[in-house]
Amino acid sequence: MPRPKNVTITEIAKQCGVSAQTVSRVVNNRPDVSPATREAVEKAIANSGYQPSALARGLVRRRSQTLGVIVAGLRDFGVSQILNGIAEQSQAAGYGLLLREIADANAPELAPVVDMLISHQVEGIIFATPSHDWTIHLADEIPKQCPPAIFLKREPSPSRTTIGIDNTGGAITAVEHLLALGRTRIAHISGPPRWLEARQRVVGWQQTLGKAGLTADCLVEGNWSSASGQDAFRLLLDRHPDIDAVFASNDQMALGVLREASDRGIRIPDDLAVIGFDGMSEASQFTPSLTTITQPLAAIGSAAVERLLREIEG
Amino acid sequence: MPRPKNVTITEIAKQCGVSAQTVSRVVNNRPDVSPATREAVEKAIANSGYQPSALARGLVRRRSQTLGVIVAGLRDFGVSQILNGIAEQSQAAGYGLLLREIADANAPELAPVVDMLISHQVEGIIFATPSHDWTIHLADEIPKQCPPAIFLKREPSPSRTTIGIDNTGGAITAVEHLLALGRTRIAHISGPPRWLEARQRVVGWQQTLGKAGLTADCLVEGNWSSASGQDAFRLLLDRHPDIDAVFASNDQMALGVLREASDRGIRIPDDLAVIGFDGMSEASQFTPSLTTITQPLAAIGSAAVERLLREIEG
DNA sequence: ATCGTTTCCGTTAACGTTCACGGGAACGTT
DNA sequence: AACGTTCCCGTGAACGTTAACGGAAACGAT
Repeated sequence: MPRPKNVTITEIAKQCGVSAQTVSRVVNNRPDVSPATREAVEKAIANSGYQPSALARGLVRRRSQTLGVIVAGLRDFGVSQILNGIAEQSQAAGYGLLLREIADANAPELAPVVDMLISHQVEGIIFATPSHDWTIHLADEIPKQCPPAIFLKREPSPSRTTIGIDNTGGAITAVEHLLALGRTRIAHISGPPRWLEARQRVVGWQQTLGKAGLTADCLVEGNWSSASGQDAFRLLLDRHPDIDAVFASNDQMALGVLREASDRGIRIPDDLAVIGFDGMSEASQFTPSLTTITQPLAAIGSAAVERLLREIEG
Repeated sequence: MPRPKNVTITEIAKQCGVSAQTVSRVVNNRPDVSPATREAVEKAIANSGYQPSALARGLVRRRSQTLGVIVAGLRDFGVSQILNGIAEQSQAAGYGLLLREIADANAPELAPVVDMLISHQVEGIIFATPSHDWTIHLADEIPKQCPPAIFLKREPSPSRTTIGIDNTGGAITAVEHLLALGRTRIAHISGPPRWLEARQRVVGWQQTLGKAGLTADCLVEGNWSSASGQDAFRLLLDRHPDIDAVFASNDQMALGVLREASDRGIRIPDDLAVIGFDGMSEASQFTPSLTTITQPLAAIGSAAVERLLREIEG
């Protein structure tokens, strides 16, 4: 069946014997309408299923009531958590969400994506992308006519607003926890160093060990995956057989550690304490259960929206 | 700094000494432009950062090049996977994505959400919502002027297009796998029965056991969470201490089973075989590793987009 | 020279809203 | 009776783009 031509404000107006302007006033809840006509118009609207066109409205008002979101790696646990917060908050504020996903590794993609969002007149853009080096670099190559933007999980930059989780602080908490358990040979499995998150967590680990008078020399890199965590842990055991604790830069790698430990008969937490990072909801159900540094990811998403809206509206 | 008034097609036109129509022709790659003017216009566009307004274009063309997506429970592993597929496919087809999230339990929310999407002139809607009873019911209460829609993970309905994963088939595969291992007392931990997915998986489990000449009487309900899986497994052990296999309706509940089994010293897979459902990527890293029925969730998302576009364009 | 054809481009009108006006009626005030 | 207010409503223009049409120039063919 062919799409029924949409009901317009003019048709409602004709139907009620008033002008389009009056209907507009009713729709937007403006005062200058008599109760009688208001009711009549409302009734006509209700039983015709009329919906004002956001396109036309946005055109004349020069406001689309829409935010753009660029995400990388939706399959990732953290990103969808953040997106969740973004969605909830923006809806609460009456804003729509225009979503674009980019494969997370190559920079040239970004420009056309931003252009697309601009052409849709989004009033702000949230970059929920990881802090690759290229992202940081690219932030300043963004098209001229760009609306206010917020970068999540990014290195603070003079010209751009950023919001992020406290990676260093989280790492400090993690290591302090292990120290409190009496551990002294605390290894770290980090993420790829081109990720800001990974670097910051390494710093937290180093600092805390240093403050405790310990040397931070048991460091291996992973790539965030469980398998890489397992590999890293093997390497770690080869090099430093005497470690008594592992701080992994995310939960999946910690899971790999648990796995390898179990395969080798290393008892947790008796022989080895393990702590992860992110707060995967399943962590407590692992065998043995995994301690993790929980991050308020959804809260970060909604905070980003709030801040962006302040920038837009204020 | 105040938002710089957007460059419009008319300004580009004036700048080049041509009409707006000609610029429009260049932008849309239409033939009727001489190479000389085309180049001039392109240059003017490039260094002014002009972006055609999708709003205005959508208004006059009556096509927004935008799809609406309604998701429930973004934090859920499966949903974000599907959204991933949707995003990729729609971008490939040159369509934007307008995202709305709804809390997954109460129906009245849905109508205004759909209205909002309609007012943004989306050309189609994808419902990536779980198959609650209310969803099924509500599908037919959708506003009159609704564009083509596709329901993911839903019970087939005469009037609505649906795409879903093969729950029954997956369950059959799972149980057959357990049978092939020589197990005969195969229990099932299901999801809440108001979910279609849960019911269909129960059916697959029952059918396959029936066909094998076994009775399907070891059934306990969970609520998808790991903790509920653990509880369910405890109950199961109380009632049927002799079970030798468990088929859990999702991976998280299976994880709960693994956990409880480990706590009780039940060896897996020697004493008990466990199989999950969904294909959580971490499943293989669990201790012990978890067999699971993997679903091509991203593929389902992109299939939904393809089908929706066929409906829209053809 | 006349007549198509082709190539290129401009004009006008729409798309569905809202904004900035202005204006008439009804009412009270001096 | 004249005047200011308030309440309600309509008119015209604009937002930025494209569809439909028409027309001028240039070219070759008769």
